[in-house]
Amino acid sequence: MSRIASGNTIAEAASLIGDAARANMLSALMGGQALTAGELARHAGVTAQTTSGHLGKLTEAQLITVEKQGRHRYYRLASPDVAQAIHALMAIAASGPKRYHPIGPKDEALRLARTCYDHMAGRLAVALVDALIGKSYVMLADGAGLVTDEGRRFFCDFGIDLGEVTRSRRPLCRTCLDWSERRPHLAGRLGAALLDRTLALGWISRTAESRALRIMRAGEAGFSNTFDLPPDWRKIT
Amino acid sequence: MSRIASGNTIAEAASLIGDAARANMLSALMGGQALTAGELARHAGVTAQTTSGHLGKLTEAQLITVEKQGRHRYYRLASPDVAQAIHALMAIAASGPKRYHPIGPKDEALRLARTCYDHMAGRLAVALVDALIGKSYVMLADGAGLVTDEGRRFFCDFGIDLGEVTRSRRPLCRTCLDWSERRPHLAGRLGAALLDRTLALGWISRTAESRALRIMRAGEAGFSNTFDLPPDWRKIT
DNA sequence: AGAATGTTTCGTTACTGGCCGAACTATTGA
DNA sequence: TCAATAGTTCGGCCAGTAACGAAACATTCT
Repeated sequence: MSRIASGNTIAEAASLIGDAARANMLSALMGGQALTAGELARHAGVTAQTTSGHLGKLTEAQLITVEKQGRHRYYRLASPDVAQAIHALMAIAASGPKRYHPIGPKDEALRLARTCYDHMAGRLAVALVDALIGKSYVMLADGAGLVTDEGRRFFCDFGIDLGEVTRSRRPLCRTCLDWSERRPHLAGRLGAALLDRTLALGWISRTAESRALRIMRAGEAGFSNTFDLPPDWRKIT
Repeated sequence: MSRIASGNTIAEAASLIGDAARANMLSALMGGQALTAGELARHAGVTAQTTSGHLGKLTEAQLITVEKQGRHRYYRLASPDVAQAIHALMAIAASGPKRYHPIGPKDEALRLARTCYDHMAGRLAVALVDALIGKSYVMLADGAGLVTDEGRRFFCDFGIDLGEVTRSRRPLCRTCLDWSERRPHLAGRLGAALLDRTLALGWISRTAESRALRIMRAGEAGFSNTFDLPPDWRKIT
């Protein structure tokens, strides 16, 4: 009865995500990087033909966008909204009925540090936000985040200018529930800037075929010193 | 490859929502009230048998919960996480490729004021949050919300005690993007409390078969006076 | 030019999953 | 006890769609 813009059309969006192959592709794109059709095919575990069809549908529905470059086609998530939706689905999938699910070594790397669309997630991200709160650089008043004046200065020193972004539509500091740690970590513009900056500093680096982040030697020291992480931050909480 | 807890299982969750009938049921449950199987069947526009099957699946996946009461079964969303996910899907569905979509009179009522899981949405909700920001009772610093000390006192006078909820897991003040207004409105505990309180005051009342809220005579005056709404708040922005 | 790689289109097949009719169980009320 | 209402289970029908092979198109490299 009360159909309006919701009812029917959310089903279309959801069923688009609700296919194993497409879900795998979208999950891969949650890494934040643009991927080619071939890479996505490998991620999804289906042939190139099948992938092409899927990507066509996702593009038409504006869940992803394409960019032609030579003989490659680079796909990426169309908007933070899409990332948000996939994220929310991850959350309810993780909290659903528990099922046998072995943890492999690759999983372990993902749990330690990975990208989540455009910011960090995993134990590193959770440890960072804890440290930032401890130093009163950010406040997570019941889940909503704000940067303090002290924090602004700190981030400025660290090479992240927050001054210009005050009046942006995009949340400066959002929280994002970590599906592996079940705790919030930093998202929003600040989260994205933090990822960019630490990548630029060479503290972390992206890995080839996975969303996992590698923590470099410079990062080991950098994170610990700059953010005062506790020595046992790698421990599972 | 990098399957972990995500890839596969988000597809299950999404495909569960990705059916027109089930999506309609879930949308109906976004009203926040528990509904019987029969009511949900009418919302979805399918027979009782079909509905039963759908509800079974949704329950098993823990997207909704059941409560037996006499010969009725009351269904409700299992958690705020689920509401969040559906909400996110509504957002991307609304921002997708535009399509012919007539606006009926019932839609108009929904756009004016409705429930969104456990808080208000629509033009009323947007007008309220604007007013609260104008009076410096809440701050929506780039999308993340905080209640000021002044605001705490105001809400306390209004009959909403925010003192006790300081250290709760649930965000006190979250924003939730309004799909009809395309602007944020109040969610979280504050949003929920505001809905409860104004319902208790008789300013608004739920309607029978829809998520629309009726604004009562007492509410007309109450909202305008207490929150200083502009006289033209019903106007489309 | 010819070969190799990346991607799409077409046509076919096979399967999943939604839907309903009919029959069955449970609760309430006369 | 019988009738009415709410909900579930079973079985069969049907449509939508994901999958792949084959072949075409596009781009780059040699």
